[in-house]
Amino acid sequence: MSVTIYDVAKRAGVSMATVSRVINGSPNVRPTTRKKVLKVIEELGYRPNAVARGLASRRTTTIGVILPDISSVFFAELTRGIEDIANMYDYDILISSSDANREKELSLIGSMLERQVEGILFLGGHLDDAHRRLFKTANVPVVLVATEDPEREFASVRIDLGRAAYDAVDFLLARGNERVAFLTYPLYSPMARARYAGYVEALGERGRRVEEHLVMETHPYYERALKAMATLLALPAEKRPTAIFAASDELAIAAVHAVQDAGLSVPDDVEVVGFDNTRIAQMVRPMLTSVVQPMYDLGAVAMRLLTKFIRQEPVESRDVVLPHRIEFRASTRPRVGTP
Amino acid sequence: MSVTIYDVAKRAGVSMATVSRVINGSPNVRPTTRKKVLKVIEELGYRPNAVARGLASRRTTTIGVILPDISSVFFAELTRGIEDIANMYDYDILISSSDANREKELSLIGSMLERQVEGILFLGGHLDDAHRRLFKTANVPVVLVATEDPEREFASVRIDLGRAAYDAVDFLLARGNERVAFLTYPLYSPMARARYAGYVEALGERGRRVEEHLVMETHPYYERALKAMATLLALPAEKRPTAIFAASDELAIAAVHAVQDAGLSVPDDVEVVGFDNTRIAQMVRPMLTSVVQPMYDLGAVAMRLLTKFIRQEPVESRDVVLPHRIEFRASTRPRVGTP
DNA sequence: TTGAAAGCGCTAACAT
DNA sequence: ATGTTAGCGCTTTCAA
Repeated sequence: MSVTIYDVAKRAGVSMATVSRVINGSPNVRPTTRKKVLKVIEELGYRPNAVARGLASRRTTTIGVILPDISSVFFAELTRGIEDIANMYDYDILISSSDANREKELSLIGSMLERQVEGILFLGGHLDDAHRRLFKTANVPVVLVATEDPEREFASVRIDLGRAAYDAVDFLLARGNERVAFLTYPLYSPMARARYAGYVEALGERGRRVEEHLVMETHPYYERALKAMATLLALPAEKRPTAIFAASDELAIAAVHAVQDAGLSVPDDVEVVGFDNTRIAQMVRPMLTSVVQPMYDLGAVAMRLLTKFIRQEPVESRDVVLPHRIEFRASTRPRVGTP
Repeated sequence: MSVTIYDVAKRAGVSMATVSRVINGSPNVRPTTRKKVLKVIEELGYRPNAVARGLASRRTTTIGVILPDISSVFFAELTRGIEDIANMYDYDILISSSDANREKELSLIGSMLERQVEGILFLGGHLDDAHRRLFKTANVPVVLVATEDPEREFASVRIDLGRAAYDAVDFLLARGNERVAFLTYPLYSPMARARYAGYVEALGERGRRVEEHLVMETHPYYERALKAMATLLALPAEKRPTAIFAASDELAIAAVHAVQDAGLSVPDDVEVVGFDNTRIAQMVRPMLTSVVQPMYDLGAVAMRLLTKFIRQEPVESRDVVLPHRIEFRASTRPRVGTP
């Protein structure tokens, strides 16, 4: 079998407790003793068993991350923020994709709790009562990240999606756009609905009504969106949108290309605004104006908040709303008074 | 404290061993007993402690994944392949980004071994003797994924990068391109060097020499690549490349845009071939011809291979080379004899 | 089919 | 500064 703390103790002529102290950097060890123990550890190639330590100490230094899909640029970037902070605080992260599937989410939460994670980060989903119940019986802290929870029951880090969408649409309306379309992935997603709410509000604020045919609900991927847009652009000029607010950058890029394919110009004939400001926003021509969602920061701040809960440090706010803004690029016409 | 197997046993009037059997689905339990135990488990909201189980059984059902950067599309997609298969076999995954930093890699490997992972997947790095030593003393299986290990000492799943690059460059040469440039991220990366080797070989095979100025070593990101390309395209027409082979899709997109910015046409003046065939390859105009690296499959196959090692199942090959191919799109001119 | 008991490798009082 | 000794919550022989 492999080398244990006991083997080290015996060989070094000290007790297990002393070896444990050395491993854990306790100051209560005479330097000569420490040196001796360290030497034996080296010789034997001893490696502490974190599982045994976790059982004895009830601290696993592990946190669980549940997200819809690790292969999505948005969540991958967010995860990187989580990771970097987790690293700073010496936590490892257990990651699982849920495909935004409720049953899978619930089973993942259960599995993470069995693994004695010290905290859970739940990303981008939709909470129902089962989630809430599980989280409440968890007796480890939970932080929602980029997740819409109308109840505001759990600690959460997010941007104000509705407000962000409002700002984008209002910007488009303010500059005289007659018909602003909303290109979105399915509205059963709470994240899509939050954006939609902002869209509706912005229109209402200016005395406009939502025109059914301008709300294009499609799939989250480029190909499908491209086709959906083609239909929309085939309309006669007086019904065709003059601007498009897309729920993601990928959708926005599809919009740009669809407009171009229709022989029209972005931004002269149709303006386009994306969402998230992912790397790809700069990789299209014209480059995309996009609502910035600070993905890395969302992850980093959430993880930091979680460490505070774990260490029982005081927390200013349990509902952290990060600022959003619009990054203006060439898919919208230059703003007045802005070079 | 939380409820343990002992509490369940007492309440159900059976021994801990019986409860353990029920939890683990052992067939040697009378149905009535099982039912009784299950009922108590339900009542008490008992949740098995996976850490204790791991210590007692020496099986953690956890595997460690070390990769350069989870926020990279390439590795995120690959990770999804790993996850799905891990899931099928009931493993959870511990993920850590190394930033391709040697020290970080080594410390991560150590940390994963301390955590008693049952196997390690090492992605996209470069192995030196320290890695090898660690892996050899690990006594858990290790599989390299999309990693260049000239020694071929460890089990590995990859594509033949050199050959893939060769194929791409040869394709460009075969259709009469006078000057094929290689646009790459830094050549200290083994993955870049492997592609470079293929580039050199393809040129050599056709009696061409590598022209220094056509090898553009830049950073892996769009912005930097765009600038690098601008320099290259500012050359007089007779020195300017007629085709560009890029080490990634992101670089290829930068190449496309740089060509267009220079007032030239892709593919009429300059053909462009990308690498990896990520989602974004289809999100540029013209759409990118790209060397397909089956990211998801690399991950899935590697994870499957790892389970075989863990379960000591027979393995056909320890060095799995997945097929590559070129996806032809509009950034290269139509091929002769192809509609 | 069930139970008793000995660990798994470590930490954490408590003593000394 | 160091040692002794119980556990941590489970699995796993071995017996019955």
